[in-house]
Amino acid sequence: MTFQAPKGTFDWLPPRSERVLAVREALVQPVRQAGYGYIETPTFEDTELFKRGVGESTDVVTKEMYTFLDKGGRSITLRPEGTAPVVRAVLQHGLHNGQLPVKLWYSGSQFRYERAQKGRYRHFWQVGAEALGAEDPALDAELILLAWQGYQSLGLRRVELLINSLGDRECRPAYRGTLQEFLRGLDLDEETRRRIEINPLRVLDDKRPEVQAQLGDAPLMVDHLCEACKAYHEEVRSLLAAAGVPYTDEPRLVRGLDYYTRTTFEFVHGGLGSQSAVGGGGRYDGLSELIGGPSLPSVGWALGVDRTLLAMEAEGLLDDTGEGRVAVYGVPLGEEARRRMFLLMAELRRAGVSADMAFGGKGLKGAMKGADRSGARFALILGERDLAARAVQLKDLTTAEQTEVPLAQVVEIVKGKLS
RNA sequence: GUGGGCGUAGCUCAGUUGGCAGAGCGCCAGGUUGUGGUCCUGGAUGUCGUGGGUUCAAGUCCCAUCGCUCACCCCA
Repeated sequence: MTFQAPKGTFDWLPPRSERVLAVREALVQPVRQAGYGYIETPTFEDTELFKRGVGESTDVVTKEMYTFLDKGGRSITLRPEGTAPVVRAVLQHGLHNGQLPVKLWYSGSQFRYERAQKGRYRHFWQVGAEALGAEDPALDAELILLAWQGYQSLGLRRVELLINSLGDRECRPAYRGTLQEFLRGLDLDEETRRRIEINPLRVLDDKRPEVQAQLGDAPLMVDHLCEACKAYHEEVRSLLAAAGVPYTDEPRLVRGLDYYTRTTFEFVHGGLGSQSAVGGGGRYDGLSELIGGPSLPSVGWALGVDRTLLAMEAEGLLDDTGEGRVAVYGVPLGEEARRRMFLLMAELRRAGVSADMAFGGKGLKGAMKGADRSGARFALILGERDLAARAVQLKDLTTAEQTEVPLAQVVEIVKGKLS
């Protein structure tokens, strides 16, 4: 082997790659049905967008970004997440000057420079949805419900929804101080102590047992929410309950991006190895202002496409890759037959019948083998004898029954048999 | 960035106290000169990750290095 995919990346190959398309399609379908419009933004952005948007204190920005200088000396970063670019595009094009909320969805690659492990790669795929410019608990609940429906439609049964509220600029600062005071009294390593000063909430999310053991009495945001945040959170929870979406309150859920306020949530699954989140999101009322825009209270999520596939695999939903690639397979014998078969394939496809044929001058036996492996229902065998008779042999590969049909009618006949 | 495990055929892997490079699956061909799957027979494919060392002799032992993988951390 001369080259391989860069560290931390991988290729999607058939037949699994087809499932990736299906997963994206399924996750997106509910969102489209709810009036979200498709947006595509560049794969790379001005580095500053992520520094300001995602937050200087986050791991994503401090150590996980693919950043480089382009030939014009600009600092460019491959997007590590999709929300900041969407907000940037909305502001740039003034989409928020129309009716609110602006509802958008996207699907694409994200990049983070991390040590790869199961479910975590340097290049990964997300489907995302964002609703910008409205502060309404029903919008938070709608998004959560749409994601939930996406997972359900894929047959996933072991996806769990965790929710929390991170408060807002009214109540979070005071809580933050209280939490810092508590954390400073604990026995923690140096890096974690540093984190107490920069982003104390994330210490709560530390999964190391020696850290968790000390957090039993830690003050929680839920107990320090202001009246407005409390009411908002209650309403989101009540709407979810009314819609029949099961959820678990997780007061330690913090998430790693700085822009989240109030509602945060994560969809977790136990089948991904040590990674558990298959999707997550929350409200980000301050993000627009962080990157120079007006107040634009918004909520959104991103669902990991490759992680969703792992979850499906863990639930045994990927097993039968059964269906054939094509419905009909052409077996030409000789030069003249190959030319005619080439045209016949085109006719079949034009008529809406998927078709493939044997290439490379294979003998009959080899070509029939190809027919078998293609998963085709029918083989069309065409040799000199058939050409002379202006006919083709139509073989049903499931019953081995073979009939001769006129070349002029084969497309119609095959179409009829397949319907 | 830190730690564990693993690198042998296209794939999954065996290879004993150091002694001729192996199996299964897949692929190709034939059994059947115009018929697939099942079956039978035969065939091809290896810088044993790479470099160095020890030894009469290294896939096997030692050192280094690269890669993969799992986990920590973090997140989708």
